[in-house]
Amino acid sequence: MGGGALSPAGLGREFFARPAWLVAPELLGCVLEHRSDEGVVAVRLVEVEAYGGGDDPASHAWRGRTARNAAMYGPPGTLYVYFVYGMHWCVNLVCEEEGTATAVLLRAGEVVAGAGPAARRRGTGPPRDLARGPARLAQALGLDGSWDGADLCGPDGALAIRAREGEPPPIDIGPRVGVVRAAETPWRFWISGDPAVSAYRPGGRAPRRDAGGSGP
DNA sequence: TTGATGATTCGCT
DNA sequence: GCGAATCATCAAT
Repeated sequence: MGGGALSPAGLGREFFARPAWLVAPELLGCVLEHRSDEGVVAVRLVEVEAYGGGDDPASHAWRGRTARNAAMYGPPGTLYVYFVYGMHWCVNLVCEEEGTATAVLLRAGEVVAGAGPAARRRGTGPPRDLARGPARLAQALGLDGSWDGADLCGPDGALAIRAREGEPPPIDIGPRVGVVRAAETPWRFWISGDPAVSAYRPGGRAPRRDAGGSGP
């Protein structure tokens, strides 16, 4: 990509028009930026997870299209924002062609600009925890349900994502956090050793019990 | 209409 | 380390 431009190129729709498990690792190191009246907040992505469509038991699209996951079926570059646990918002970026319903969950990032506005929204806490976790990341950026279905590649300039600069970061791969079904599918990607990566937590209330040998 | 669950976070012991 | 907070969504009745 020939680009000597002062500002890094934004990721186009073609970038997202590929399988989520392929897009996810390439999102690491990219910067998501939100401009609002509160100011500009930018987050460098350090942890993401890929989710498939109807054939991924862990995906919201597993049981087909509903009112909630409708945005997941939109064109690549669409935002899918959902409400969970009665109090938290999580942000996804839709991948592949329209109707496929695959997406990448933004799990954690490092606030590289606008730490002031971000901290004001988040409340007290260590700076490195500002966007450490999917709900924290959404809150730090000021994203909620009103952004569900928004177009990241569209004319609205309030939200934009910039390509990674420099060489690819070292990446680790592992199972997704907090999912019960397809718990072993290694579709979680993070930057090796980055302090802003969230802690791994196995699927909620179905810990597999192995015969013998639990604990030290 | 009712009941259970969830791609989480925070606070307390 | 463990449980509460808190409510939209979905499947079953």
